[in-house]
Amino acid sequence: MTARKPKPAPRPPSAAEAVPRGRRSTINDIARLAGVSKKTVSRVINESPFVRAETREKVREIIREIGFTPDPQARGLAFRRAFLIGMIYDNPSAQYIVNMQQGILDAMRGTSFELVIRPSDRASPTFLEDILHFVERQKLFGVILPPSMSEDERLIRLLDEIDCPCVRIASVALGPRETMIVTHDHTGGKSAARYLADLGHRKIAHISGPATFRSAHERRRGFSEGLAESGLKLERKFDREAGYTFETGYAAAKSLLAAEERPTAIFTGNDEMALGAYKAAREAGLDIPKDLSVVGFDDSPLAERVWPLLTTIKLPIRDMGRMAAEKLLATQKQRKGEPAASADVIPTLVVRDSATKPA
Amino acid sequence: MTARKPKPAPRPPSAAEAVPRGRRSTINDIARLAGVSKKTVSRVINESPFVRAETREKVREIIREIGFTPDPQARGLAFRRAFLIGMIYDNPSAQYIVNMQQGILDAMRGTSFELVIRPSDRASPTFLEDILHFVERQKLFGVILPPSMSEDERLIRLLDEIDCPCVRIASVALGPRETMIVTHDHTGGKSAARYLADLGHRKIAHISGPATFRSAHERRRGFSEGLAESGLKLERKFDREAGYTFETGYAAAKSLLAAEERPTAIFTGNDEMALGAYKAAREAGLDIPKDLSVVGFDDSPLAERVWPLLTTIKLPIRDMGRMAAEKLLATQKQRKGEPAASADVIPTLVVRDSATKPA
DNA sequence: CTGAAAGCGCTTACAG
DNA sequence: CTGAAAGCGCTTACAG
Repeated sequence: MTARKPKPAPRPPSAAEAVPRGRRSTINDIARLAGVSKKTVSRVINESPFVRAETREKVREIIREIGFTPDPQARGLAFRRAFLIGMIYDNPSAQYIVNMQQGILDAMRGTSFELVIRPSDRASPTFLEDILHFVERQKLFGVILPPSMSEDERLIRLLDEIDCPCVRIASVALGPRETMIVTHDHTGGKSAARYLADLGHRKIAHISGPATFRSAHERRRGFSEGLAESGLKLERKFDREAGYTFETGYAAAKSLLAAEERPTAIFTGNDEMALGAYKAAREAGLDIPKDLSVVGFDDSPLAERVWPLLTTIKLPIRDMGRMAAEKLLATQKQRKGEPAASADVIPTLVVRDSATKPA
Repeated sequence: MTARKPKPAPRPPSAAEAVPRGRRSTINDIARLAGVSKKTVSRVINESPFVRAETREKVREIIREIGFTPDPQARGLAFRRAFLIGMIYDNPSAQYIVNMQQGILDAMRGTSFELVIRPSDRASPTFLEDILHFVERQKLFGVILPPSMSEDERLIRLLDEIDCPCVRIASVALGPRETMIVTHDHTGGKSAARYLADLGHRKIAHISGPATFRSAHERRRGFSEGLAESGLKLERKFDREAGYTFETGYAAAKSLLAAEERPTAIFTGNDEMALGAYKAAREAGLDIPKDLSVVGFDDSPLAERVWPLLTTIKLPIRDMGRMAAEKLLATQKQRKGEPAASADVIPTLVVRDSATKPA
């Protein structure tokens, strides 16, 4: 038996050294070091008010010194709820998704929560079943639903039944304020109408998103109202429904530009479709903005990559993600009468080069 | 006391009914129903060979009937490892990120793993520390690293030290085959060179990505080699380094086009920079492709949105994500001599409208 | 305000 | 091939 190497000369002992190396420290280590029970440590971690201030401070001190963080898995098992937040989405725009993920993560920074993502297809026959399994198996703390997931009432009902908190992001208030981020797309549509009307356009067309998206309806409604304010009307022949995609936007614009009476301006329900309109205009030999003004919606990065730079309506997507996550996290510690976090966001016009006075 | 409602007429009893409703069934329910110990159920779940075939079948039958899935949290706690896979990234392209996430999720479908995402900044002073906390606290099963995370040797070393499996996606083999998806960007660069040389171009420029990205180097190297095959050379005056962004691509192209001797074609290290070249060409009054041919790299969705449609080199990003996740999952059950999954991906030329014969 | 016991739903040694 | 005991790292009742 070789004798153990003698320990190096003793340095002043610190709590950090009292924990075996190579093993993550646990609540038991903290309890031992602080001379309290693990239950008390647990109380400190969970911010229970039933701990003497002095005790709490001592425990906190040790926790800080050791750099202890409770194991989310063990905590979750005992809580019967995981420290995971799900994002369930079907939005086709990659930039939208990534920005929103960023925003959600902004809000989660410093917490012990993590983000689990779940692209899903509402049209799948096993859609609800899949979500059910996902949420139940992972015991998600809650979920965030951007459009059009946020508009699926079957989904909302399901989540409600299994008691899974959710925050919905949608163009109008579809539920109670504590569970909604409202983006007021209607206002954005109105801005677009005002802008084009003020430039002097009279023959103004609209290419809207699919009827299955609430936002498509809201943008169109706001646009109509905005025109009305200027004594204009969204005429039937200038009113097209498309699918929020480049191809459908192109097709709709093409048919608009091929008609006897051509619009001098088009407002599209999103930027993708605006680029479709670019293509149709080019093919028709029309110059943007000289012969045709175009205004989009979203302010996707595309808007600054194309020529001419696209004038569009911007939604602060990252902020929306952050706000949604904040709301979700707030549901756990809804302190006495603390007012619910802000729930509203307003789209704003970003003027670039794709719209001007009519010829 | 009101009497309980009499039970409806008894139906043939099934295992499903033997489990209390409103509570998720556990391994104990299965054990009881199958008349075995929970340990045996656990063996079946974990595909241990030490279970009699008959016993295994019986247990499986019950599991199927009940629709039981083990609690990943409890399993993780006992395993000392979570059923979570992390994706750590800093790639600025949203489409790249979303596609790769999709691919990873493709591979995870049907498993009990979930994907946790982590955008990170390699330049942050707390970068390594943050990752360390993230991986250790969540006890991640493993991580997937796209470029340029995959190229960070400090990160690789750290993950190795804490025993966290990782799969790296990179343009060249930076580590053992079981831990790599190799994208051979070099080959893509070569294709671009061949294509432009075959069209008859002789004055061909390159705008590369930043030196901090291995892919930038590889694409440039392949391009150089491809030119050499046609007896051409990447001349110094036609060789520019930029930053993989629209703005830096624009600036580089502008300087190329302002020079005394102008190139007739430009190969850019990615699509973003190609669009920068579009802008520079437009400003210089040059028509693409008549006066200037442009070839990009990535085949981002932008490539089909702009005009003219961008000829570019495509990487199957979603497949790469899927392959990486498959590799990571394979590390757990690397059966006897089972050959490691394929690790290679080849970029391919997608011909559209932005390149043609020189004038 | 504080703690000892039991439990969350699994798996890892250890026996047999 | 199978099982009873102990444990993963926390929290929830329940006492005091």
